[in-house]
Amino acid sequence: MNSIKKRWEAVIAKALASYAESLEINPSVLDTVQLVIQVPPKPELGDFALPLFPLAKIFRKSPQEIAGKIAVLMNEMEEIPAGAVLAEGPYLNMYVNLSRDAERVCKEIADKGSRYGCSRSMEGEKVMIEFSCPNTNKPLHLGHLRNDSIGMSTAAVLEANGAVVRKVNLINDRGVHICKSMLAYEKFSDGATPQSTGIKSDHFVGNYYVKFNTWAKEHKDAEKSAQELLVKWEQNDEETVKLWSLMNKWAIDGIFETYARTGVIFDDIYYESKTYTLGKELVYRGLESQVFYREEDGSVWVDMEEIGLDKKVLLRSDGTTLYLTQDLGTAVARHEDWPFDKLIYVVGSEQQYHFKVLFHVLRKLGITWAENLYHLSYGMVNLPEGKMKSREGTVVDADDLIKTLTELARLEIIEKNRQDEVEDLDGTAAAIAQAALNYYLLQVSPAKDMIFNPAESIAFNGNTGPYLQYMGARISSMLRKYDTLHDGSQKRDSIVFNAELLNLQEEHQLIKQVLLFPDVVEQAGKELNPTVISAYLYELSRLYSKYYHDHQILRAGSDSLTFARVVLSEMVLQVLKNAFALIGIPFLEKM
RNA sequence: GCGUCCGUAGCUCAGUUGGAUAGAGCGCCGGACUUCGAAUCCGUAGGUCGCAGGUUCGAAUCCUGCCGGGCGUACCA
Repeated sequence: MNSIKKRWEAVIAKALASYAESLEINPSVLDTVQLVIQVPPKPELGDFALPLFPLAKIFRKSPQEIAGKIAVLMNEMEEIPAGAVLAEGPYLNMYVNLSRDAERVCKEIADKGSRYGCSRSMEGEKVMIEFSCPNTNKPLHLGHLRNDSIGMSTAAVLEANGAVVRKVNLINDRGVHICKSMLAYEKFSDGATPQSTGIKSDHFVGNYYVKFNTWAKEHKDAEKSAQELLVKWEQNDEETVKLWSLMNKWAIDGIFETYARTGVIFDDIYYESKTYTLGKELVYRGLESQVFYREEDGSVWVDMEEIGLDKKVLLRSDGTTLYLTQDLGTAVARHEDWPFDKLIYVVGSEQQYHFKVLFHVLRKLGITWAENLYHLSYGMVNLPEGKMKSREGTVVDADDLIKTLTELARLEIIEKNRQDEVEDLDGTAAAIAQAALNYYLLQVSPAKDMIFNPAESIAFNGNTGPYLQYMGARISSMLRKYDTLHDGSQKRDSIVFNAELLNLQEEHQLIKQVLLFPDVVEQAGKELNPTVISAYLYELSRLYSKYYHDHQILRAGSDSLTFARVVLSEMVLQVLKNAFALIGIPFLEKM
């Protein structure tokens, strides 16, 4: 699409220059204005448009008059691409004939398949992306699901733009909060295990974290006991470490079961328990070089006055580390393991301050690549009923939600009486649930808080993941039918795809949309924003839906027209698949 | 208080980086299946883009100030 735009730009520039000359104006003044070719608000107004307001001053003519003159000039030019130019008010509107581009992109799609849409805009760039980062004291919740969706999708988008991407997780497996569930287990478990109780292991651990909090309400020294346990842990106390290992394994195993359900995978996993000591060393190093200072009680601090912030603790008076300390160590460990050009942290907006401090402290330590760290911040997920509050038990558990969505999908398949057709009922239901979840979460710009409405997400009509899957399934079904009716593979050799036949307005728009896909992938990468893909995908589906509804494809009237429409449908299907892969929507042949 | 993000239709969200009459979905009301999957499609109604200034030929978009909200501002993570 871009290349078409560029060809038009060149012609426009030439026409403007010759117009300037005819008015005895030096064409170089045209360089001073930025002309942006845009897409008109309505398809009837053409494919591209150029507003001429900025030129009014230069030419001392009204935009309307300029439009008229330029249109005439352009239409007379030999190098004009297939199409026509019309002056409409102060706008220059271009109507493009896309049939040659359609034939070109058809070959390209056949050639590249699942790689169609990929760009080279980030070729070779090494990007590490951190996301998810669960605590090992409780199971994943809805907030993690948004985090995972953004992380997985952003990684896929970067890869599609040629970057070498390494997805990493950081397991938050140490700290005072972990000690709390350990303490409660020691007190209340009576030796119970996930196996003995039949409870999913991360939920099992989470239950003790809840127990600690209720218990702590009536026991003032509870917090202190947890802190003491942390000191024991950092001193490598054998019993403490043993319990810690046991409970962590339970938590992590359970959490990874959930990842398997949502399709979340990592290239590498870091553990804070392994990197925190490096963090400690870094702090000592900073102490020596006097970028940090020690208080009388032994705690270590950094003063951030130079960036307009307050003072911050890096090591507690009892010598134990904090979240920030660990993150210092993790960052350095990562850069040693895999020297990245860029490290993206997908972490909630509530931690903006944390990252400001983290990046600043790393710079203070003289780490040059600190400039290449980026906090991809996203907003909170709320429910239609209001905020999620762990104290009130209104946090949406990830496993529960997935289970609910899957069950709703299963019932819907049965309701539609399609269980025989889909063959794998449970697998299909799970795939639909995943589509519902990822698409809903990736519709809202990351920066914004959002409201997650489970019922709405799984709805089968409207702007939802399942709707998109349905589009893919219908096209697939139709193409299967074409193949059985016409013995498609044989037909393919004897009929030539003639895009000239596709002259319906809907076909024109569909071709345009297909041509646009690589630009969209590039934009999503540049902005680190997967929602760009979602919006594009819905528009493509909507266009095709209407087309499919209003026009016969398999019985288009002639073999060659049918074939042309089938080829267009195949192109749309391939783009659907490719876009699905970028935002975590499983493709289904049948549903 | 300070920092930061946000405020668009009844609800949930887009808005191509400053351009044409601000768009979708849901919900409401009304239409379309002897036709490739109706899990669909089409139409009607619904807006002071939080408010007030400013910059500009032109502002939902940029600037300033208010109002309203979220999140930070821990020897929590």
